[in-house]
Amino acid sequence: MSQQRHGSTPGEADGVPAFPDLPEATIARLPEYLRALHHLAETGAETVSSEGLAAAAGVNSAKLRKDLSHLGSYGTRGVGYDVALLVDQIEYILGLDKNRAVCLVGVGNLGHALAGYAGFASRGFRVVALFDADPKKVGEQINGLTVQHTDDLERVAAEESIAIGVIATPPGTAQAVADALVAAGVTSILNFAPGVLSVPSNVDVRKVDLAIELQILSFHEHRKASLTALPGGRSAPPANGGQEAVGS
Amino acid sequence: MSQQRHGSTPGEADGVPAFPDLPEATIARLPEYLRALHHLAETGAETVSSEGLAAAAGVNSAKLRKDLSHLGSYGTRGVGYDVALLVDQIEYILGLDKNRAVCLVGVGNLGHALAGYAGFASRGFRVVALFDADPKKVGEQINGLTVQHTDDLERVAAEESIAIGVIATPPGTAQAVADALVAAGVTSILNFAPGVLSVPSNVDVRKVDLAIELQILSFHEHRKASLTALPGGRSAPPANGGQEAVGS
DNA sequence: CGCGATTTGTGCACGCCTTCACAAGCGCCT
DNA sequence: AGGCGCTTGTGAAGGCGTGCACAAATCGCG
Repeated sequence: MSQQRHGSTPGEADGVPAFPDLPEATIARLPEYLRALHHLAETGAETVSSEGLAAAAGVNSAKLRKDLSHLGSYGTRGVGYDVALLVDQIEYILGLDKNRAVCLVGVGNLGHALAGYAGFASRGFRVVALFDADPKKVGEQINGLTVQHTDDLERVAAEESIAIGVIATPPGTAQAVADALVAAGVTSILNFAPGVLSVPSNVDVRKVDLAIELQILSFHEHRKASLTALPGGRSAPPANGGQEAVGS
Repeated sequence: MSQQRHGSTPGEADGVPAFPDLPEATIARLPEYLRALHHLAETGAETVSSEGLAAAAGVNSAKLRKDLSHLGSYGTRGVGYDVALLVDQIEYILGLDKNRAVCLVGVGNLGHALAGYAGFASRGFRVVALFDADPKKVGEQINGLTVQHTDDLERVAAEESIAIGVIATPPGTAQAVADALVAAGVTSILNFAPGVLSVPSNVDVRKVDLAIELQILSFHEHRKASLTALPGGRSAPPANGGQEAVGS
Protein backbone atom coordinates (compact mmCIF):
# COMPACT_ATOMS: atom_id res chain seq x y z
CA MET A 1 0.00 0.00 0.00
CA SER A 2 0.91 3.61 -0.44
CA GLN A 3 3.26 3.30 -3.35
CA GLN A 4 2.81 5.62 -6.31
CA ARG A 5 1.74 9.19 -6.77
CA HIS A 6 -1.94 9.48 -7.52
CA GLY A 7 -3.08 11.70 -10.35
CA SER A 8 -2.40 15.00 -8.65
CA THR A 9 -0.27 14.92 -5.59
CA PRO A 10 -1.73 17.38 -3.13
CA GLY A 11 0.74 20.16 -2.96
CA GLU A 12 2.73 19.80 -6.18
CA ALA A 13 0.76 21.94 -8.58
CA ASP A 14 3.86 23.23 -10.27
CA GLY A 15 6.83 21.20 -9.18
CA VAL A 16 7.05 23.53 -6.21
CA PRO A 17 5.39 21.88 -3.22
CA ALA A 18 3.10 24.55 -1.87
CA PHE A 19 2.89 23.50 1.72
CA PRO A 20 -0.36 24.04 3.52
CA ASP A 21 0.48 25.51 6.89
CA LEU A 22 -1.51 23.33 9.20
CA PRO A 23 -2.32 24.28 12.78
CA GLU A 24 -0.03 22.54 15.24
CA ALA A 25 -2.98 20.91 16.92
CA THR A 26 -3.99 19.37 13.62
CA ILE A 27 -0.51 18.08 12.92
CA ALA A 28 -0.41 16.37 16.28
CA ARG A 29 -3.63 14.53 15.45
CA LEU A 30 -2.73 13.40 11.94
CA PRO A 31 -0.64 10.47 13.16
CA GLU A 32 -3.59 9.33 15.22
CA TYR A 33 -5.86 9.44 12.19
CA LEU A 34 -3.25 7.58 10.22
CA ARG A 35 -3.11 4.79 12.74
CA ALA A 36 -6.87 4.49 12.78
CA LEU A 37 -6.94 4.45 8.97
CA HIS A 38 -4.37 1.68 8.77
CA HIS A 39 -6.45 -0.30 11.16
CA LEU A 40 -9.54 0.27 9.05
CA ALA A 41 -7.68 -0.66 5.89
CA GLU A 42 -6.73 -3.99 7.45
CA THR A 43 -10.36 -4.74 8.12
CA GLY A 44 -11.06 -4.19 4.44
CA ALA A 45 -12.96 -0.94 4.65
CA GLU A 46 -12.98 1.06 1.42
CA THR A 47 -14.42 4.26 2.80
CA VAL A 48 -15.06 5.83 6.20
CA SER A 49 -17.36 8.52 7.36
CA SER A 50 -15.97 11.32 9.46
CA GLU A 51 -18.07 9.96 12.29
CA GLY A 52 -16.55 6.51 12.00
CA LEU A 53 -12.99 7.68 11.70
CA ALA A 54 -13.44 10.16 14.51
CA ALA A 55 -14.64 7.40 16.80
CA ALA A 56 -11.68 5.22 15.87
CA ALA A 57 -9.27 8.05 16.56
CA GLY A 58 -10.99 9.19 19.71
CA VAL A 59 -11.91 12.72 18.64
CA ASN A 60 -14.91 14.84 17.76
CA SER A 61 -16.14 14.33 14.20
CA ALA A 62 -16.34 18.06 13.49
CA LYS A 63 -12.76 18.45 14.56
CA LEU A 64 -11.71 15.64 12.30
CA ARG A 65 -13.48 17.14 9.31
CA LYS A 66 -11.89 20.50 9.92
CA ASP A 67 -8.48 18.89 10.28
CA LEU A 68 -8.85 16.98 7.03
CA SER A 69 -10.24 20.00 5.23
CA HIS A 70 -6.91 21.69 5.82
CA LEU A 71 -5.26 19.08 3.64
CA GLY A 72 -7.74 19.71 0.84
CA SER A 73 -11.02 18.15 -0.15
CA TYR A 74 -10.48 14.45 -0.14
CA GLY A 75 -13.88 13.30 0.96
CA THR A 76 -17.03 12.67 -1.01
CA ARG A 77 -20.22 14.13 0.33
CA GLY A 78 -22.78 11.53 1.08
CA VAL A 79 -20.14 8.80 1.02
CA GLY A 80 -17.17 9.57 3.22
CA TYR A 81 -13.43 9.40 2.80
CA ASP A 82 -11.55 6.93 0.63
CA VAL A 83 -9.37 5.09 3.12
CA ALA A 84 -6.44 4.32 0.83
CA LEU A 85 -6.40 7.81 -0.61
CA LEU A 86 -6.46 9.42 2.79
CA VAL A 87 -3.66 7.21 4.02
CA ASP A 88 -1.52 8.33 1.11
CA GLN A 89 -2.38 11.95 1.69
CA ILE A 90 -1.52 11.94 5.36
CA GLU A 91 1.66 9.96 4.81
CA TYR A 92 2.68 12.44 2.16
CA ILE A 93 2.00 15.43 4.39
CA LEU A 94 3.86 13.87 7.29
CA GLY A 95 6.74 13.06 4.99
CA LEU A 96 6.58 9.39 5.85
CA ASP A 97 7.31 8.37 2.25
CA LYS A 98 10.87 9.52 2.85
CA ASN A 99 11.82 6.67 5.19
CA ARG A 100 13.81 8.94 7.45
CA ALA A 101 17.00 7.92 9.14
CA VAL A 102 17.06 8.16 12.92
CA CYS A 103 19.98 7.96 15.28
CA LEU A 104 19.75 7.22 18.96
CA VAL A 105 22.14 8.62 21.54
CA GLY A 106 22.38 6.99 24.93
CA VAL A 107 22.00 3.25 25.13
CA GLY A 108 21.13 3.04 28.79
CA ASN A 109 18.01 1.63 30.33
CA LEU A 110 15.57 3.56 28.19
CA GLY A 111 17.74 3.93 25.12
CA HIS A 112 18.24 0.19 24.88
CA ALA A 113 14.51 -0.31 24.76
CA LEU A 114 14.05 2.39 22.17
CA ALA A 115 16.68 0.81 19.97
CA GLY A 116 14.60 -2.32 19.84
CA TYR A 117 11.23 -0.65 19.73
CA ALA A 118 9.28 -2.22 16.90
CA GLY A 119 6.91 0.70 16.63
CA PHE A 120 9.55 2.81 14.95
CA ALA A 121 10.42 0.55 12.05
CA SER A 122 6.81 -0.38 11.45
CA ARG A 123 5.95 3.25 10.87
CA GLY A 124 8.65 4.20 8.44
CA PHE A 125 11.56 5.14 10.64
CA ARG A 126 14.89 3.41 10.36
CA VAL A 127 17.22 3.53 13.34
CA VAL A 128 20.58 3.58 11.57
CA ALA A 129 23.05 4.42 14.32
CA LEU A 130 23.47 4.07 18.07
CA PHE A 131 25.82 6.10 20.23
CA ASP A 132 26.95 6.09 23.83
CA ALA A 133 29.65 7.84 25.80
CA ASP A 134 30.41 4.79 27.93
CA PRO A 135 33.40 2.84 26.48
CA LYS A 136 31.98 -0.33 27.95
CA LYS A 137 28.87 0.02 25.82
CA VAL A 138 30.70 0.90 22.61
CA GLY A 139 30.90 -2.12 20.33
CA GLU A 140 27.85 -3.76 21.80
CA GLN A 141 25.41 -5.20 19.28
CA ILE A 142 21.79 -4.20 19.62
CA ASN A 143 19.18 -5.21 17.12
CA GLY A 144 21.79 -5.60 14.40
CA LEU A 145 23.48 -2.28 15.07
CA THR A 146 26.83 -1.63 16.71
CA VAL A 147 27.01 1.02 19.40
CA GLN A 148 29.49 3.74 18.48
CA HIS A 149 31.16 6.32 20.64
CA THR A 150 29.58 9.74 20.90
CA ASP A 151 32.87 11.27 19.76
CA ASP A 152 32.00 9.91 16.33
CA LEU A 153 28.46 11.22 16.47
CA GLU A 154 29.02 14.37 14.48
CA ARG A 155 30.94 12.64 11.70
CA VAL A 156 28.67 9.62 11.37
CA ALA A 157 25.45 11.59 11.61
CA ALA A 158 26.58 13.86 8.81
CA GLU A 159 27.70 10.92 6.67
CA GLU A 160 24.46 9.04 7.03
CA SER A 161 22.47 12.23 6.48
CA ILE A 162 20.44 11.65 9.58
CA ALA A 163 17.32 13.73 9.90
CA ILE A 164 16.17 12.95 13.41
CA GLY A 165 18.18 12.44 16.56
CA VAL A 166 16.79 10.81 19.68
CA ILE A 167 18.39 11.74 22.99
CA ALA A 168 18.10 9.16 25.76
CA THR A 169 21.07 10.16 27.85
CA PRO A 170 21.22 11.34 31.46
CA PRO A 171 20.17 14.99 31.84
CA GLY A 172 23.71 16.23 32.33
CA THR A 173 24.95 15.31 28.87
CA ALA A 174 21.80 16.05 26.90
CA GLN A 175 22.82 19.57 25.93
CA ALA A 176 26.21 18.49 24.67
CA VAL A 177 24.61 15.75 22.61
CA ALA A 178 22.11 18.21 21.19
CA ASP A 179 24.94 20.53 20.22
CA ALA A 180 26.72 17.69 18.45
CA LEU A 181 23.55 16.70 16.62
CA VAL A 182 22.97 20.26 15.49
CA ALA A 183 26.57 20.52 14.35
CA ALA A 184 26.05 17.39 12.27
CA GLY A 185 23.12 19.00 10.53
CA VAL A 186 20.32 17.26 12.37
CA THR A 187 17.27 19.51 12.45
CA SER A 188 14.84 17.46 14.51
CA ILE A 189 15.41 16.15 17.99
CA LEU A 190 13.32 13.94 20.22
CA ASN A 191 14.50 14.43 23.77
CA PHE A 192 13.80 12.01 26.60
CA ALA A 193 16.16 13.69 29.05
CA PRO A 194 14.58 16.00 31.61
CA GLY A 195 15.57 19.62 31.18
CA VAL A 196 15.53 22.33 28.60
CA LEU A 197 17.59 22.16 25.43
CA SER A 198 18.93 25.23 23.71
CA VAL A 199 19.05 24.85 19.96
CA PRO A 200 19.02 27.18 16.96
CA SER A 201 15.58 28.28 15.89
CA ASN A 202 15.62 26.15 12.75
CA VAL A 203 15.85 22.98 14.82
CA ASP A 204 12.69 21.38 16.16
CA VAL A 205 12.74 19.76 19.55
CA ARG A 206 10.06 17.58 21.01
CA LYS A 207 10.33 16.49 24.58
CA VAL A 208 9.01 13.41 26.28
CA ASP A 209 9.38 13.26 30.04
CA LEU A 210 7.90 10.15 31.55
CA ALA A 211 8.05 11.45 35.09
CA ILE A 212 6.09 14.54 34.11
CA GLU A 213 3.29 12.38 32.78
CA LEU A 214 3.09 10.60 36.11
CA GLN A 215 3.14 13.87 37.99
CA ILE A 216 0.22 15.18 35.98
CA LEU A 217 -1.69 12.01 36.78
CA SER A 218 -0.70 12.42 40.40
CA PHE A 219 -2.23 15.88 40.41
CA HIS A 220 -5.52 14.51 39.15
CA GLU A 221 -5.41 11.81 41.79
CA HIS A 222 -4.89 14.48 44.39
CA ARG A 223 -7.71 16.54 42.95
CA LYS A 224 -10.10 13.62 42.80
CA ALA A 225 -9.24 12.62 46.35
CA SER A 226 -10.04 16.07 47.69
CA LEU A 227 -13.24 16.24 45.68
CA THR A 228 -14.62 13.09 47.26
CA ALA A 229 -14.05 14.64 50.67
CA LEU A 230 -15.80 17.81 49.63
CA PRO A 231 -19.51 18.56 50.02
CA GLY A 232 -20.24 19.02 46.33
CA GLY A 233 -17.87 16.26 45.30
CA ARG A 234 -19.39 13.12 43.87
CA SER A 235 -17.67 10.33 45.73
CA ALA A 236 -16.44 7.73 43.30
CA PRO A 237 -19.39 7.04 41.03
CA PRO A 238 -18.75 3.42 40.14
CA ALA A 239 -21.27 2.70 37.42
CA ASN A 240 -21.54 5.51 34.88
CA GLY A 241 -22.58 3.99 31.60
CA GLY A 242 -19.10 2.67 31.31
CA GLN A 243 -17.34 4.23 28.36
CA GLU A 244 -16.05 7.40 26.79
CA ALA A 245 -13.91 10.22 28.11
CA VAL A 246 -10.30 9.83 27.17
CA GLY A 247 -7.95 12.03 29.13
CA SER A 248 -6.02 14.86 27.48
CA MET B 1 14.56 20.31 52.69
CA SER B 2 10.87 20.14 52.13
CA GLN B 3 9.85 18.34 55.26
CA GLN B 4 7.22 19.94 57.46
CA ARG B 5 4.09 21.93 56.85
CA HIS B 6 4.77 25.62 56.90
CA GLY B 7 2.51 27.92 58.86
CA SER B 8 -0.49 27.74 56.58
CA THR B 9 -0.56 25.00 54.04
CA PRO B 10 -2.11 26.41 50.88
CA GLY B 11 -5.44 24.78 50.66
CA GLU B 12 -6.11 23.56 54.16
CA ALA B 13 -7.84 26.51 55.72
CA ASP B 14 -10.31 24.35 57.55
CA GLY B 15 -9.24 20.75 57.34
CA VAL B 16 -11.02 20.61 54.03
CA PRO B 17 -8.51 21.12 51.23
CA ALA B 18 -10.11 23.71 48.98
CA PHE B 19 -8.59 22.82 45.67
CA PRO B 20 -7.77 25.61 43.28
CA ASP B 21 -8.90 24.53 39.85
CA LEU B 22 -5.85 25.19 37.77
CA PRO B 23 -5.92 25.42 33.98
CA GLU B 24 -4.74 22.21 32.36
CA ALA B 25 -1.96 24.06 30.62
CA THR B 26 -0.67 25.27 33.95
CA ILE B 27 -0.77 21.81 35.49
CA ALA B 28 1.30 20.45 32.64
CA ARG B 29 3.98 23.03 33.32
CA LEU B 30 4.18 22.67 37.10
CA PRO B 31 6.39 19.57 36.90
CA GLU B 32 8.76 21.48 34.68
CA TYR B 33 8.97 24.30 37.20
CA LEU B 34 9.51 21.77 39.92
CA ARG B 35 12.43 20.21 38.15
CA ALA B 36 14.00 23.59 37.56
CA LEU B 37 13.47 24.52 41.20
CA HIS B 38 15.12 21.35 42.43
CA HIS B 39 18.06 22.11 40.22
CA LEU B 40 18.25 25.63 41.62
CA ALA B 41 18.00 24.35 45.16
CA GLU B 42 21.00 22.09 44.55
CA THR B 43 23.05 25.07 43.46
CA GLY B 44 22.24 26.73 46.75
CA ALA B 45 19.89 29.42 45.51
CA GLU B 46 17.57 30.81 48.17
CA THR B 47 15.30 32.78 45.88
CA VAL B 48 14.59 33.06 42.17
CA SER B 49 13.05 35.76 40.09
CA SER B 50 10.29 34.82 37.69
CA GLU B 51 12.69 35.70 34.91
CA GLY B 52 15.32 33.32 36.20
CA LEU B 53 12.97 30.47 36.84
CA ALA B 54 11.24 30.98 33.52
CA ALA B 55 14.56 30.72 31.72
CA ALA B 56 15.43 27.55 33.62
CA ALA B 57 12.08 26.02 32.72
CA GLY B 58 12.09 27.24 29.15
CA VAL B 59 8.98 29.40 29.26
CA ASN B 60 7.90 33.01 29.12
CA SER B 61 8.26 34.81 32.44
CA ALA B 62 4.78 36.31 32.29
CA LYS B 63 3.32 32.87 31.79
CA LEU B 64 5.24 31.57 34.74
CA ARG B 65 4.02 34.37 37.00
CA LYS B 66 0.45 33.77 35.95
CA ASP B 67 0.82 30.06 36.52
CA LEU B 68 2.23 30.56 39.99
CA SER B 69 -0.35 33.18 40.85
CA HIS B 70 -2.98 30.49 40.46
CA LEU B 71 -1.44 28.68 43.41
CA GLY B 72 -1.59 31.81 45.54
CA SER B 73 0.84 34.60 46.27
CA TYR B 74 4.10 32.96 47.16
CA GLY B 75 6.50 35.52 45.76
CA THR B 76 7.89 38.67 47.28
CA ARG B 77 7.85 41.77 45.13
CA GLY B 78 11.29 43.13 44.53
CA VAL B 79 12.85 39.86 45.62
CA GLY B 80 11.40 36.86 43.85
CA TYR B 81 10.20 33.45 44.93
CA ASP B 82 11.51 31.45 47.87
CA VAL B 83 12.83 28.30 46.27
CA ALA B 84 12.21 25.90 49.13
CA LEU B 85 8.73 27.26 49.77
CA LEU B 86 7.77 27.02 46.12
CA VAL B 87 9.05 23.46 45.90
CA ASP B 88 6.83 22.50 48.81
CA GLN B 89 3.86 24.27 47.30
CA ILE B 90 4.13 22.62 43.93
CA GLU B 91 4.80 19.21 45.41
CA TYR B 92 1.74 19.60 47.59
CA ILE B 93 -0.45 20.63 44.67
CA LEU B 94 0.81 17.77 42.53
CA GLY B 95 0.21 15.37 45.39
CA LEU B 96 3.81 14.21 45.35
CA ASP B 97 3.95 14.05 49.12
CA LYS B 98 1.77 10.96 48.88
CA ASN B 99 4.46 8.68 47.41
CA ARG B 100 2.02 7.01 45.05
CA ALA B 101 2.13 3.37 44.17
CA VAL B 102 2.45 2.53 40.50
CA CYS B 103 2.02 -0.77 38.71
CA LEU B 104 3.36 -1.60 35.30
CA VAL B 105 1.66 -3.97 32.90
CA GLY B 106 3.62 -5.45 30.02
CA VAL B 107 7.24 -6.27 30.61
CA GLY B 108 8.31 -6.35 27.00
CA ASN B 109 10.92 -4.25 25.37
CA LEU B 110 9.64 -0.92 26.59
CA GLY B 111 8.07 -2.13 29.81
CA HIS B 112 11.32 -3.68 30.95
CA ALA B 113 13.05 -0.34 30.57
CA LEU B 114 10.28 1.48 32.39
CA ALA B 115 10.50 -0.95 35.29
CA GLY B 116 14.10 0.04 35.79
CA TYR B 117 13.69 3.72 34.98
CA ALA B 118 15.37 5.69 37.73
CA GLY B 119 13.42 8.82 36.95
CA PHE B 120 10.30 7.38 38.53
CA ALA B 121 11.64 6.58 41.95
CA SER B 122 13.64 9.77 42.16
CA ARG B 123 10.49 11.80 41.78
CA GLY B 124 8.31 10.13 44.32
CA PHE B 125 6.77 7.21 42.47
CA ARG B 126 7.20 3.65 43.67
CA VAL B 127 6.75 0.87 41.16
CA VAL B 128 5.29 -1.83 43.37
CA ALA B 129 4.11 -4.47 40.92
CA LEU B 130 4.86 -5.82 37.47
CA PHE B 131 2.53 -7.86 35.30
CA ASP B 132 2.72 -9.69 32.03
CA ALA B 133 0.48 -12.12 30.17
CA ASP B 134 3.39 -14.23 28.92
CA PRO B 135 3.93 -17.25 31.23
CA LYS B 136 7.62 -17.23 30.32
CA LYS B 137 8.00 -13.76 31.78
CA VAL B 138 6.04 -14.48 34.95
CA GLY B 139 8.41 -15.06 37.85
CA GLU B 140 11.22 -13.07 36.31
CA GLN B 141 12.98 -10.70 38.67
CA ILE B 142 13.33 -7.09 37.55
CA ASN B 143 14.77 -4.44 39.77
CA GLY B 144 13.83 -6.38 42.89
CA LEU B 145 10.27 -7.09 41.77
CA THR B 146 8.79 -10.35 40.58
CA VAL B 147 6.69 -10.31 37.42
CA GLN B 148 3.19 -11.58 38.11
CA HIS B 149 0.56 -12.85 35.72
CA THR B 150 -2.03 -10.39 34.45
CA ASP B 151 -4.74 -12.70 35.73
CA ASP B 152 -3.74 -11.55 39.20
CA LEU B 153 -3.71 -7.90 38.20
CA GLU B 154 -7.12 -7.02 39.50
CA ARG B 155 -6.62 -8.71 42.85
CA VAL B 156 -3.10 -7.43 43.50
CA ALA B 157 -3.79 -3.91 42.32
CA ALA B 158 -6.73 -3.65 44.68
CA GLU B 159 -4.73 -5.09 47.58
CA GLU B 160 -1.80 -2.77 47.14
CA SER B 161 -4.16 0.18 46.65
CA ILE B 162 -2.44 1.19 43.48
CA ALA B 163 -3.25 4.65 42.21
CA ILE B 164 -1.59 4.70 38.82
CA GLY B 165 -1.31 1.97 36.22
CA VAL B 166 1.16 2.06 33.35
CA ILE B 167 0.27 0.10 30.21
CA ALA B 168 3.20 -1.01 28.08
CA THR B 169 1.58 -3.95 26.32
CA PRO B 170 1.03 -4.53 22.61
CA PRO B 171 -1.94 -2.54 21.25
CA GLY B 172 -4.22 -5.55 21.07
CA THR B 173 -4.34 -6.18 24.79
CA ALA B 174 -4.25 -2.60 26.02
CA GLN B 175 -8.03 -2.24 26.33
CA ALA B 176 -8.38 -5.45 28.33
CA VAL B 177 -5.63 -4.34 30.67
CA ALA B 178 -7.28 -0.95 31.08
CA ASP B 179 -10.54 -2.66 31.96
CA ALA B 180 -8.80 -4.77 34.58
CA LEU B 181 -7.08 -1.73 36.06
CA VAL B 182 -10.36 0.13 36.26
CA ALA B 183 -12.01 -2.87 37.88
CA ALA B 184 -9.27 -2.87 40.48
CA GLY B 185 -10.02 0.74 41.36
CA VAL B 186 -7.16 2.39 39.51
CA THR B 187 -8.21 5.88 38.46
CA SER B 188 -5.15 7.05 36.55
CA ILE B 189 -3.57 5.34 33.56
CA LEU B 190 -0.47 6.10 31.58
CA ASN B 191 -0.75 4.37 28.24
CA PHE B 192 2.17 3.64 25.94
CA ALA B 193 0.20 1.42 23.59
CA PRO B 194 -0.99 3.00 20.35
CA GLY B 195 -4.75 3.28 20.10
CA VAL B 196 -7.68 4.71 21.96
CA LEU B 197 -8.71 3.49 25.38
CA SER B 198 -12.29 3.56 26.58
CA VAL B 199 -12.58 4.18 30.29
CA PRO B 200 -15.17 5.58 32.68
CA SER B 201 -15.20 9.34 32.91
CA ASN B 202 -13.74 9.35 36.42
CA VAL B 203 -10.56 7.72 35.16
CA ASP B 204 -7.77 9.86 33.72
CA VAL B 205 -5.76 8.55 30.83
CA ARG B 206 -2.60 10.05 29.48
CA LYS B 207 -1.12 8.66 26.34
CA VAL B 208 2.47 8.58 25.16
CA ASP B 209 3.05 7.33 21.64
CA LEU B 210 6.69 7.42 20.68
CA ALA B 211 6.01 6.88 17.00
CA ILE B 212 3.67 9.85 16.93
CA GLU B 213 6.41 12.08 18.25
CA LEU B 214 8.66 10.99 15.43
CA GLN B 215 5.91 11.52 12.88
CA ILE B 216 5.39 15.06 14.07
CA LEU B 217 9.10 15.70 13.72
CA SER B 218 8.97 14.12 10.29
CA PHE B 219 6.28 16.57 9.28
CA HIS B 220 8.47 19.49 10.29
CA GLU B 221 11.37 17.99 8.37
CA HIS B 222 9.13 17.76 5.34
CA ARG B 223 7.96 21.32 5.82
CA LYS B 224 11.45 22.68 6.27
CA ALA B 225 12.66 20.80 3.20
CA SER B 226 9.95 22.32 1.03
CA LEU B 227 10.56 25.76 2.46
CA THR B 228 14.20 25.79 1.46
CA ALA B 229 13.14 25.03 -2.10
CA LEU B 230 10.61 27.83 -2.03
CA PRO B 231 11.24 31.47 -3.04
CA GLY B 232 10.37 33.01 0.31
CA GLY B 233 11.95 30.18 2.27
CA ARG B 234 15.07 31.05 4.21
CA SER B 235 17.44 28.24 3.41
CA ALA B 236 19.01 26.92 6.58
CA PRO B 237 20.26 29.97 8.42
CA PRO B 238 23.26 28.48 10.21
CA ALA B 239 24.38 31.23 12.54
CA ASN B 240 21.50 32.82 14.40
CA GLY B 241 22.83 33.89 17.73
CA GLY B 242 22.73 30.27 18.70
CA GLN B 243 20.14 29.77 21.37
CA GLU B 244 16.49 29.85 22.23
CA ALA B 245 13.42 28.40 20.57
CA VAL B 246 12.46 25.15 22.14
CA GLY B 247 9.86 23.20 20.20
CA SER B 248 6.44 22.63 21.65
C1' DC C 1 -35.31 12.76 -14.08
C1' DG C 2 -36.23 14.31 -9.63
C1' DC C 3 -36.25 13.59 -4.75
C1' DG C 4 -34.69 12.25 -0.32
C1' DA C 5 -31.10 10.44 2.54
C1' DT C 6 -26.53 11.02 3.80
C1' DT C 7 -22.24 13.19 4.64
C1' DT C 8 -18.77 16.67 3.79
C1' DG C 9 -16.96 21.31 4.30
C1' DT C 10 -17.28 25.64 6.80
C1' DG C 11 -19.07 30.16 8.93
C1' DC C 12 -19.62 31.57 13.49
C1' DA C 13 -19.43 32.01 18.33
C1' DC C 14 -17.37 30.75 22.49
C1' DG C 15 -13.70 29.75 25.71
C1' DC C 16 -8.95 28.92 26.85
C1' DC C 17 -4.35 30.33 26.70
C1' DT C 18 -0.74 33.45 25.81
C1' DT C 19 1.45 37.85 25.86
C1' DC C 20 1.99 42.66 26.77
C1' DA C 21 2.12 46.34 29.71
C1' DC C 22 1.75 48.45 34.00
C1' DA C 23 0.27 49.45 38.72
C1' DA C 24 1.21 47.85 43.38
C1' DG C 25 4.37 46.29 46.74
C1' DC C 26 8.80 45.37 48.88
C1' DG C 27 13.60 46.04 50.28
C1' DC C 28 17.66 48.73 50.38
C1' DC C 29 20.44 52.70 50.44
C1' DT C 30 21.24 57.28 51.63
C1' DA D 1 12.41 58.83 56.81
C1' DG D 2 12.18 59.10 52.11
C1' DG D 3 13.10 57.77 47.59
C1' DC D 4 14.63 54.55 44.12
C1' DG D 5 15.02 50.30 41.73
C1' DC D 6 13.48 45.85 41.25
C1' DT D 7 9.95 42.24 40.94
C1' DT D 8 5.46 40.37 41.45
C1' DG D 9 0.64 40.05 40.32
C1' DT D 10 -2.96 41.12 37.08
C1' DG D 11 -6.15 43.67 33.66
C1' DA D 12 -6.84 43.63 28.91
C1' DA D 13 -6.14 42.33 24.20
C1' DG D 14 -5.19 39.15 20.73
C1' DG D 15 -4.78 34.49 18.81
C1' DC D 16 -5.72 29.78 18.58
C1' DG D 17 -8.58 25.86 18.93
C1' DT D 18 -13.05 23.68 19.56
C1' DG D 19 -17.71 22.54 18.60
C1' DC D 20 -22.24 23.67 16.85
C1' DA D 21 -25.18 23.98 13.21
C1' DC D 22 -26.16 24.29 8.54
C1' DA D 23 -25.62 24.88 3.51
C1' DA D 24 -23.71 22.45 -0.38
C1' DA D 25 -22.86 18.30 -2.75
C1' DT D 26 -23.23 13.50 -3.95
C1' DC D 27 -25.41 8.95 -4.38
C1' DG D 28 -29.19 5.79 -4.98
C1' DC D 29 -33.82 4.78 -5.91
C1' DG D 30 -38.25 5.09 -7.65
